[in-house]
Amino acid sequence: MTEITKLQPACSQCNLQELCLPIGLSETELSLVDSLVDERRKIARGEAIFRSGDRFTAIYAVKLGFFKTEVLSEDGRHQVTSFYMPGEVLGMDGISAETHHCDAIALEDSEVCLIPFHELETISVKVPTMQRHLHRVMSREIVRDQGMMMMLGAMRAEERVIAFLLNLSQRYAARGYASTDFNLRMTREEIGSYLGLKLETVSRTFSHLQEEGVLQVEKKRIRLVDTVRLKKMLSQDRL
Amino acid sequence: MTEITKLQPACSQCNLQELCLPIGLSETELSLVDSLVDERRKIARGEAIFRSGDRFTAIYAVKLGFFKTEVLSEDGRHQVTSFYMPGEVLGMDGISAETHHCDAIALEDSEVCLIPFHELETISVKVPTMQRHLHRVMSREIVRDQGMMMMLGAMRAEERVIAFLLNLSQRYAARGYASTDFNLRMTREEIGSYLGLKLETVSRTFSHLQEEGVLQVEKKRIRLVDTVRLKKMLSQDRL
DNA sequence: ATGCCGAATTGATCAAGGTCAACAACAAGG
DNA sequence: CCTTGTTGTTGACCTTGATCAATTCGGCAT
Repeated sequence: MTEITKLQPACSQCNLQELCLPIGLSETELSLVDSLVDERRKIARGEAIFRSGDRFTAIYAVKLGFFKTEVLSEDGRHQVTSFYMPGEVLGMDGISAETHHCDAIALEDSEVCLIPFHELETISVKVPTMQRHLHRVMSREIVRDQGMMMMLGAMRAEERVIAFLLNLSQRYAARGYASTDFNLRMTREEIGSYLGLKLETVSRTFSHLQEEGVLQVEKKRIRLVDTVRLKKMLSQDRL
Repeated sequence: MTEITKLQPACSQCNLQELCLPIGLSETELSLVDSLVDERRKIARGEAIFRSGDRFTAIYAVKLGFFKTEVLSEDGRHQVTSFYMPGEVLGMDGISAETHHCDAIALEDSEVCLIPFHELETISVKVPTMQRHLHRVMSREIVRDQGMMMMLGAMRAEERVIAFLLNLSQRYAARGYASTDFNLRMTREEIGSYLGLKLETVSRTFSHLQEEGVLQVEKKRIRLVDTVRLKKMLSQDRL
């Protein structure tokens, strides 16, 4: 199911460029990057880019589609740790031990650009802008995880759901997609796992927010009706 | 309160070397590192190395003492996101936006080595081993955070407390300290914040584990009596 | 069509952990 | 010495979200 495509017009042509790459690369630097990212891979819905324990060789930029990452502990427990949309980079968990620590699974038919990591490190040496960019991307992941810990540790169910939706919305906005009207790519169960809640709680919270008139839910279709009030509900709630 | 010490015998002499630095550096490489890390800073208990919003200039290796990092959201909520002991590196949250996103506070009188980040990036270009090491350290932080999310999202109170204690124990062991008999540097409230629990719950759980006979608690003094059973309680609990 | 399966919704009940409160131990400072 | 503040322990009670269960809806294969 995993088809490999070479000879794509690479990064220099890609409309996600400003998300994946540092701004202000020279022509020569861009062509270096083009030679680095020479492979694109299609991942069918439900398939994994990599699984926990797989040898780490590359990081992946989402070109198209949607992914979740999931960690599993010794005793069958598992938890969704992130969702990734186009322009986002995943797989950096593998660097530390040359082995991935989570599964990365496509939530719909997707495409990723494969960035061989050791080559990336090599290029980083020649192109300092690239190195700094890499560090920023990794650091951003750390900051995001901290926010996530904050959410899991300090927020109640309703707040978590709101924070989740607002975060999605903001990321869609950043990509130029509709930010108040979108389709969820994941199930209630996956949302619940991500938020540390049960799927029933997620469902109930959606219903409740709809009754409140701040949200419209119809299956996977979400419409944020009153983002201002949603934001208020986030910050006021647990005063 | 924050006293600065120059002219210390630097990394090449430090007994934490193998925790902070990549193994197998040549003499010349080591001397490069020595020139990089030229400042040590004493931080008194309760003082911050940096605070949220501070401009990011360096990362810090704990030389001695104990730290917590804490994120605070717009609405006065705050949460402990990590504890750091000697040989561990903190501050990498600041890289992404050149600004720190959390407070780093000493839990006891401590000392850190200051590693100017841009200089570190410069040296990384010349010493690939150093670059790879940096990437690993950052990635390790990402993996650790994922584990934390797992804990916050999927474990019950007792499991979280056990996981916390076993993790401390294992880190002490790695440093050659007593791993089954140690003093907690943080309050019950800080533990609770870290684990997404209230301090009363932490206290009750300690008491309960003591009744079970797997643990001895006397104020801050912890003695792990039966680590084997503790590990079992972790994995079996929520079967 | 029909039947089946996965996803979602909703209700009833229950338990884990939060909240509130009283109190003990201990350190710091007058 | 007593006072005051911080930290920790324990109890009684309550709330949030989990659990269990019934039902619906839509897609897909036969």
